Amino acid sequence: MVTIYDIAKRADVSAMTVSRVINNSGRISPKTREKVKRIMEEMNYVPNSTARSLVKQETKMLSLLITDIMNPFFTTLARGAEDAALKLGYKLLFGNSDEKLSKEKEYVDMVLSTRVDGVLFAPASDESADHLAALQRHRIPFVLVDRDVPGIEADIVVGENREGADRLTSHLIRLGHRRIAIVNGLSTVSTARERFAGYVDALNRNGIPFDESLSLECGFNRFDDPEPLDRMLALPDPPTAIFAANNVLAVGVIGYLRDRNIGVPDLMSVACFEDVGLASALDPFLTVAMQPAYEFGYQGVKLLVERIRSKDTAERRIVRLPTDMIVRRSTGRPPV
Amino acid sequence: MVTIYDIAKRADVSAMTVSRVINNSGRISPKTREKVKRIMEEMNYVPNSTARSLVKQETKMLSLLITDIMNPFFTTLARGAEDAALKLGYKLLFGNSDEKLSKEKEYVDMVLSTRVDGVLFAPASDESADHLAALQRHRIPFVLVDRDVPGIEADIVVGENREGADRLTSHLIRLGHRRIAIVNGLSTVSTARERFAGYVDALNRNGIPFDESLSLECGFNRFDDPEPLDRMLALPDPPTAIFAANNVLAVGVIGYLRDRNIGVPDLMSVACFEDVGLASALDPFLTVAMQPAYEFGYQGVKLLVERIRSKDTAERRIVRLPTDMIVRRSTGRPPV
DNA sequence: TTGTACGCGTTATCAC
DNA sequence: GTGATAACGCGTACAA
Repeated sequence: MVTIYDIAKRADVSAMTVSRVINNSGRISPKTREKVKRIMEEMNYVPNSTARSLVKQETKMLSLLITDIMNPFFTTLARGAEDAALKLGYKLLFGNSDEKLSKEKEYVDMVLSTRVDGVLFAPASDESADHLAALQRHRIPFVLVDRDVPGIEADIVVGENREGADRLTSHLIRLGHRRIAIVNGLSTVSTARERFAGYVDALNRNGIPFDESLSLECGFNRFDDPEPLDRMLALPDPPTAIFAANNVLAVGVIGYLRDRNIGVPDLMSVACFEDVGLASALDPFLTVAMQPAYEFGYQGVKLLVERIRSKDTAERRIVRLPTDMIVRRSTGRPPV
Repeated sequence: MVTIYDIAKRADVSAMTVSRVINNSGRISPKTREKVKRIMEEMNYVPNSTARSLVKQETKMLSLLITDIMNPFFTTLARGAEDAALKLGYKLLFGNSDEKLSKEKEYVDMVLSTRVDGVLFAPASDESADHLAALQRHRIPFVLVDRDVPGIEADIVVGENREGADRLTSHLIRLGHRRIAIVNGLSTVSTARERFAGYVDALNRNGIPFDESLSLECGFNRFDDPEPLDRMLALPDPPTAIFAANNVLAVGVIGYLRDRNIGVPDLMSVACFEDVGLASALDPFLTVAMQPAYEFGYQGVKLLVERIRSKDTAERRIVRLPTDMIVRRSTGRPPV
């Protein structure tokens, strides 16, 4: 591998001079600068950022941890994060926890030893607190995205979960629904709790009592257990609408309904949080509370880099991104 | 930061002994091993992989470059790549070229200076050859995925592009279509060329002459110019079916048709390469030639790591992954 | 079983 | 303007 010394020898200068040319630091005569540059070209020299990281105590690498790489919300977020990172001079190390604490822990260990300069972190659940505490112990700056974690003081980019859920539920109520089910993520995840709260807000405001038997929880990354929904639909007074707490659950629910020949929206209205990527362009079907996923990533990295630069001095910052309700064909009046 | 020396001092041994404990190398008395381990725990020691990389001349990092991070095909591929990398003890550095050579070049430069151990590379086009040559000059092993590049000898994971396109087109012909258009990617991309060849194969075998006026090219990552399609549909003998060379183009085309009230499949059949992610679960609509995207990534990383381990000794390997045609509702008999 | 000396490629510091 | 030297944190080779 060609090193800074190889260049120095050929250019008949010291390694230090070469370093100064590379980094545009210090004063150098135009003549030697040109000469060194030419030789670097000739020898295809590329600085070794590993060595540089070692001495500078910074890697210029950021890490992004998401919980579901198959979910368009998170991939779009990743895209925003990458754009911001590149623009600010960082590389992005990429991780996917699948909502599993064990995978998340492995990833945190890796991140620690890689000495990334910061982490954009979408926690699997409240129990991620241990992992975040580990980052804090090691003074690795991080910013939370999408999900909050009780007990962890950190910069964060979040959506209007409560408001969005409220709006979606209110929309269903306006259409005439009174029996509205919620298919939620696990209550150990902040977004699930907030969306639940918004759902209840809307019910309360409209004088509809919350009915425990219309509430159901499962992992945000897969709708895998149809049995609770079976029970719900077998109720004497079954729901006429379902609020799914994210896109993946909505798609799961609609697949479930299709299998049972329950037409949407004729027999059942469905609304959800987050759009479904390409799908919505194919057939704009789902009524959704859309979040600016790209901005989640972009703003998150921006916050993170500012945090890195300001060290611990700056105070905690919370960026709250708006949610847009988009009404489409999956919601309609209840069957008569 | 706590270093190997801090541990050594506290444990009253040399740094070397600590290193041996960390790496399970050499013989160490159980007593000192335990003692060192305990102290590492106490002090929250995490080895600095930057320093380790510098001396071992390997980073245990792989890099994945894809062309469209919003495309479910590539994100699923990324997921497979990440799983394989983790399993084999590597981290994954993540990059997205947006099909742009300029972004690809920046990314290659970054990869070079980061000294990753290898790159899983989905090239933007044939012109990526320069970038790949740069990797070769610097002896960075790489494996191509999805797309081939003429003139570059490298391990590669590809799909059955020609066969898949042939099958899709044949399916349309069997349904009775004779005027079948192709909305293709740019012919500077190998997959576009191969899918075109498969399309023509099917036409020829069935005695249908290839008609230049039914052929159209645009970037694989966005269907952005409706004008050529306008012209095509204004033809005296317009197409009754469209073969879109990937999922993004298919979605674009269907959106276009919807805007003009051209019903699919009643007035126009549409078939395409690659599935559309969540969308297809929502409403299994598109007839597609589905590729095992996850396997693309998984096998790609596996090949890459084998290549890294065998250095230059092993011969070139080509992994060809099967394509499944899935017939759904977007294709039907031509209008009478 | 454990330790010493050195090198990995770069930059910071200080001297000239 | 430019250079010599030390240091970043760790592993290898060799010695004890």
